[in-house]
Amino acid sequence: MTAAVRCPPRERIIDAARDLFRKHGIKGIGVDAIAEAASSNKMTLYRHFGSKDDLVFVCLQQAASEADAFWEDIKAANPGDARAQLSDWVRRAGEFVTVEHCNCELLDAAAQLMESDHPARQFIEDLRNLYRKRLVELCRAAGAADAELMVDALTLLVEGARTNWRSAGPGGAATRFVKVAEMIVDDFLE
Amino acid sequence: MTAAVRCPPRERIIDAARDLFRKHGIKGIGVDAIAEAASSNKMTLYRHFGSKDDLVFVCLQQAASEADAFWEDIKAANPGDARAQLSDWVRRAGEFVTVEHCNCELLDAAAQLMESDHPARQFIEDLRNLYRKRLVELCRAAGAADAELMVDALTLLVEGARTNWRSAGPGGAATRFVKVAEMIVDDFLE
DNA sequence: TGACAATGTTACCGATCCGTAACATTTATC
DNA sequence: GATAAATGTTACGGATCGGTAACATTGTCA
Repeated sequence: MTAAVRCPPRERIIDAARDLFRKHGIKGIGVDAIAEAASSNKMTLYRHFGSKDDLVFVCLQQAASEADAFWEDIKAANPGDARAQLSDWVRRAGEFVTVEHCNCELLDAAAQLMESDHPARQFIEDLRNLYRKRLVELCRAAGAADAELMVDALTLLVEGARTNWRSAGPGGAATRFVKVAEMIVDDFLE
Repeated sequence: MTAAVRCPPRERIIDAARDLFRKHGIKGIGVDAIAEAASSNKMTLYRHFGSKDDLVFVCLQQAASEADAFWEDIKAANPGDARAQLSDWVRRAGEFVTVEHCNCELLDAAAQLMESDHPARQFIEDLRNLYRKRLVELCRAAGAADAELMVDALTLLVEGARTNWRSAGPGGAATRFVKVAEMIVDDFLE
């Protein structure tokens, strides 16, 4: 389903795992279901990934590298224009946040397994800091007086939109994230 | 621990359940642990509440009635002054959101069991609409031109703060929720 | 074709968890 | 103190889940 059947099982398993983690949560899906969705089986899953936690970690690493590409896209699409990059970030974040098949695994994973001592904790923590640093620099480059507080606002909005979308769906406040975020951006830049 | 040992087991169980649901999530704690924390046992738990889902439902009902009291407090503390009530709402929401022993069970529960067909789904949905309606009216009374969008912003901020606090802790953006929210309020009211 | 690696299949273990049965104990009420 | 209700204790059933063992099958390369 998720991946073409004719690629190595390792990739099929990762794709299926990411899809199912997004849909049901990390603790909400079992390794059997992942293996089956990947048109594979539990044994080959455990031969490639020593444990479910390791599989989660690999999935997050892949999501992180895609997030890097996401960031590079924004810079490439609006070269030298920090303000335009910021607007583009808001627009793309809004797309990701309100789409079922979205790329917010990092946010979700953070909320799901931060309370336990998961091997991916430090990885997520580092990513969180990296993303914040990037966004602060972008806001500063766009002329924000208080870039730190601006990033606080954007962070809360995007995390809230993600949560709200999951629980309230298309009728909730998450669908107005872009509108709200653009307003906040304008407010901070003038 | 949670409640005085000398009150009926039903209350002790509810208190313990709410405490443990907050700390570990609804799916993250078992009925045995709840019964033990209540200085009771699983049998009396199941004699008072037919199932774990029913217990969850009762806990949410109790949290909802406390939320009503929270709302009444705000109105009583700032009689007739919608603007002051709004500031008070922001301040108190900030307290709730960034405290370990907080009253955001409704938000958390919504995020945790909205993806399944839980008996409390409709209850939470109705509460969500009620709280939104109240907040919209308050924003309108305070003079907001676009009260709906203002409530969208506040909703995303408070849900984001709740999520961020759980995953990022005291060092995260959630600790600046009040600052951000006050700024948004000012921005919408002028 | 032969040999070896990768993958698939089945079955199982141990732990956890929701829920119940049967029986013992305490508490309250008359 | 007797009676009945509420509560506590132990054990168990059924289901799910992470993880492993043993063996069969397929694919690859010489």
